[in-house]
Amino acid sequence: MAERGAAQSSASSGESLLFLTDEQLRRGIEAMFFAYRGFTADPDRILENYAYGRAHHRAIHFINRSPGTTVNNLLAILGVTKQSLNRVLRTLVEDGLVESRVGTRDKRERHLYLTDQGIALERELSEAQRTRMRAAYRAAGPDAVAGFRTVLEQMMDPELRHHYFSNTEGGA
Amino acid sequence: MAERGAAQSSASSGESLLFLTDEQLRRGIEAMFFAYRGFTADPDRILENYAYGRAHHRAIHFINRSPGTTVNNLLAILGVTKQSLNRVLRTLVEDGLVESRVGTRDKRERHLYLTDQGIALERELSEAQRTRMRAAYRAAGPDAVAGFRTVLEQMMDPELRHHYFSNTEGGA
DNA sequence: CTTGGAAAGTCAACAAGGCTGACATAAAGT
DNA sequence: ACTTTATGTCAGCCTTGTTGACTTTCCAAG
Repeated sequence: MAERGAAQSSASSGESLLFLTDEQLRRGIEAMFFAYRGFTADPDRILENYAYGRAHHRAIHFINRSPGTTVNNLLAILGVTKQSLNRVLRTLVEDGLVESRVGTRDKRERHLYLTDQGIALERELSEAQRTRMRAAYRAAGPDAVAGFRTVLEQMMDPELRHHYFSNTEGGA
Repeated sequence: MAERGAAQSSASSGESLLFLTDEQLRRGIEAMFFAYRGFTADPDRILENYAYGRAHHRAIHFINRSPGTTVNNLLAILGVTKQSLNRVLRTLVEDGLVESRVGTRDKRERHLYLTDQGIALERELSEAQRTRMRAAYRAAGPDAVAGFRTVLEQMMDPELRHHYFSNTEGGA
């Protein structure tokens, strides 16, 4: 499936065996833009009620996914500066949604956990997001979903892909 | 709430009839997050050289896509306030990348066009983005690409979907 | 034990790009 | 004539990103 031709610009070659025309690619690009907006719309609406933003959502999501993760881990996943993350984390700790425990093995590290309140907000946010995703998956069908995931994973930076999608494929 | 138990958390049944487990959905959600970051990474790097941001990129993209579009059209597509868009548009006009022509039929409207310089930057940006998209498409294969597009379109807000993807399916 | 350096936190300043509100102008519609 | 629409602009605010400088804590190597 790799030898899909050279995908040259626009209509230079009439080969319609190609599906990688600039027009097709442009549609994919716009689809990403609009879909991402839809994807974040529901959580954004909820977050307004709590005076939080997307940055808080991301922190909550990944702490929920990996309870006990360290600040440095989170930094690597989120790809922001520690100052930026710290600002978000501080408010979440102050508000009692996240607990920061000093490490036992290495006391410099802080291990992050959601409190019951944090878990509640995570549920609310992810449930909204899953609902939309579920609807899209249902409407598109299983084959489309597989393709969706495949392309998305190929679109990420390779390092990240290996890190997060190499050993998680066992399930299902 | 709404114990999504219906979705049989994790891999309870080997039957792949079900593909809507919370775990599957979570993976899709994270894939969207990471893929979007990859998707914007290349243009972002280029934009730094010009002291522009994503907002400029979006304006340039949609003006290129629909030359002569009005400010109001752009506002509707981008989903931002006119003040926000105006700030971006002003710098692009000042810098000679976008031309704003008073409408002939309705002189209140401004019709937007990319200048040669604007076209050049658009090419640079979209070429970078297409390159990544093309690579992902090639690695994933045609069937995956179809599924990718289908799911993304389902994930957008319905109104937008109808507006932008109903009559553009003719090609290919 | 001392010291180097990593991990974490903090303060300050700044920028992009969202937002609201208020207001101005020209042109179109009624 | 009056209202509405399209656009532009000023001012101010917020979130979330950035850099730089600095401190505290603490593991580990000398």
